[in-house]
Amino acid sequence: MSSDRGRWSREDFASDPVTLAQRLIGALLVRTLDTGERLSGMIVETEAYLGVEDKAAHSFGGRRTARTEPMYAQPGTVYVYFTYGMHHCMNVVCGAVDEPVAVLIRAAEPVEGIDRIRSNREAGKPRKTPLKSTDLCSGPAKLCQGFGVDRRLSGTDLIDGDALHIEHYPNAKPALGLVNSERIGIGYAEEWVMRPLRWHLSQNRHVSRN
DNA sequence: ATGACGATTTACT
DNA sequence: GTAAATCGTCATA
Repeated sequence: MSSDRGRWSREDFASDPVTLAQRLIGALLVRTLDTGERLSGMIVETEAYLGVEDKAAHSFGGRRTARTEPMYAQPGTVYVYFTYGMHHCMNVVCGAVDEPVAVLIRAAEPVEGIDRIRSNREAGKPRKTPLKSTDLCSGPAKLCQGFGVDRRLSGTDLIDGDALHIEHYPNAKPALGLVNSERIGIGYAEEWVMRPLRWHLSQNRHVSRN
């Protein structure tokens, strides 16, 4: 179809989180605001969360609560959580129904609606110097703030939903390659701390760190 | 009802 | 590099 601009379908999300985390790099994350305004960014950094066995995952041990419920839904579901009393982070649920695995979207390079993304990021914080363009979405909570994503979007669907979806992004720069490393901010996860489940686009300045 | 703790970011020394 | 911000979530009781 021509009208869906290469929008990802259900089966595109049905893979395991390790595969999806790598596949999402270079894809376009699209946020459609209630006003119809379109914001987008090329995903440059992701992390895989492997579910009940993964001590870093919110679904570790099969934990199933109102918060984590979207992780048990069908692939292509959005899971947004609130943390540190002030930040939101966004995940793409994958795998099969009742298998609570997901990919955390950690950073993106803004493509469309950059002015809006910037104003979302600078809202309520009068600053002396404008935010650097590479700081707009260079972290999971920065990305959510810039794209206007919060818990209200948790449980929504990337295939049928209006607010968020993923598109193939033909304009993605020639891939310089993926760097695979340890996940960030999960020091409590014991033997899972060292597992290389983070991927980011090599030589890209919009990643949260190198 | 209560206490401990974040899949982070930012400002400051 | 260090530390504060800030409150929903979850386990314990």
